[in-house]
Amino acid sequence: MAERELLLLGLLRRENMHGYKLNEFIENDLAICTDLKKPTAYFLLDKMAKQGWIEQYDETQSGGRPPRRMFRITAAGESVFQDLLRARLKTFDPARFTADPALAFVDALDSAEAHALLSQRRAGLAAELDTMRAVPEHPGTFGFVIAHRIAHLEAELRWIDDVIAHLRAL
Amino acid sequence: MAERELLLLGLLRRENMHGYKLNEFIENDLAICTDLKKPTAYFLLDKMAKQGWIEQYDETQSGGRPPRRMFRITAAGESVFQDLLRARLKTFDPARFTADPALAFVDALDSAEAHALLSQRRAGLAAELDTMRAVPEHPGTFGFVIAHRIAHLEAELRWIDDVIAHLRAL
DNA sequence: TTTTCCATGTAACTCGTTACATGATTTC
DNA sequence: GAAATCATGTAACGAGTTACATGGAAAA
Repeated sequence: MAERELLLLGLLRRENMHGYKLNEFIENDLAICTDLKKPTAYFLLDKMAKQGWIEQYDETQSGGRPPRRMFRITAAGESVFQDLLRARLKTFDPARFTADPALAFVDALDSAEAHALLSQRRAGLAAELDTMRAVPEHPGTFGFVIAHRIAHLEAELRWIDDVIAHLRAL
Repeated sequence: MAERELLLLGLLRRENMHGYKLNEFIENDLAICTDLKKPTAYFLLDKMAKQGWIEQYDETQSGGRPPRRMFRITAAGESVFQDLLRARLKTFDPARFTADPALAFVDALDSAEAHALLSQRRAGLAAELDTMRAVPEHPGTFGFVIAHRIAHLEAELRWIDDVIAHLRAL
C-alpha cells in the first residue's frame, strides 16, 4: 500500500534531502517503525521522480566536493502524500505474528522444554520493553510511535505469561 | 526464517494430506495467523520433498477419480520441524506496524480531519475485536493464537484512544 | 447442461534484498 | 598512509503473488 513512498514523501516534505542523508536518517532514527533499505530508497526516489512526485536538483558543495543529488517534493507529490496518509490512517489492518503458527504447535514439545523456550522468549521481550521505556521523550507525533510499541510489548508480555501459566497447568 | 515450511510440516505431522486439502485448511481455518498462498504451498511441498523432509505417494480414490498426490513427513522432516519450532519459539521479534510512519505524519492534517480518520480507524478495530471475541473456544493450543490476537487488539484500542485524546488536547 | 467443487499446477511479474562497485574526502 | 565517512549507484538473486491453464466429478 505504498508505505515506503509515504515515508519518503513525508520526510522530503519536511526538508529537502539527498539519498545518503535520507538513508542515514531512516537507519538511525526510524529503525523502530521501518526497515527500508538503501537500494530500495534509491529505486523509489528515481521512480517517484519519474512520476513527478519529487524533483531533483544538484547542490554544489563547498570544498571542491562533488555536488549532491537533492530531492524536493512537488505539488503533485504533496497531494499524493495527503492521499496516502489518509488511506493509511483510516483503516486498521491487523498485524500478523510470525510466531503464531509455531505457537499452535507448542504441544509437539514436552512441557519442560516448552517452558524453557517460552521463558527465553519472555526474557527477550522484557529486555526490549526496558529498552523502549528508556527511550527519552520524543518531540511531536513520533512519541505516538514509541507509545504504540510499548503498548504492544506490554500486551505481549501479559499474554506470554498467560500462555506459560496455561502450559504449566496441563 | 522458514515459518511457512514450519507450518506445512506441522500440519503434515498431524495428518498426511494432499496439496488441495492443505490449502483449503490454511485458507479456511488458519487465515488469522498466516497468508500462505496456493502456489507457494505447492512450491514449498516440492522443495521439501526434494530435501527429503516429506515424501509423496499416490492415493487411489474410489469412483474412478484420479489419484491424489499425498504427502507424509519423514524422520528428517520431523527433526527439521523440531529445530524450526524451537528456534521460532525461543526468540521474540517485535512486529512492525505498517501504519506507524503514517502516524508520525498525522500533524500534516488539520486536527478535525485527523480526528475523523482515527475515529474511522478505531471503529474498524473495535469491529475486529468483536469478531475475535465471538470466535468460539478453540481446541488445544490454537486458543493461544486467538488470545494473542485479542490481547493485541485490546492494546491497540487503548492506544488509539490515547492518541485521539492527545490530538484533541493540542 | 451448466455451474460448482475437487485437484494440480505453471509463467510472468513485482518487490525487495544482498552483495558488489566506485571514488572522493576527512580523520587518525 | 590507512581507515572511516560521505555519496551514489548496479547486478543478481530470491521469495512470493497474480493470473492463467487444465480437466474430471458432482450437484443444481
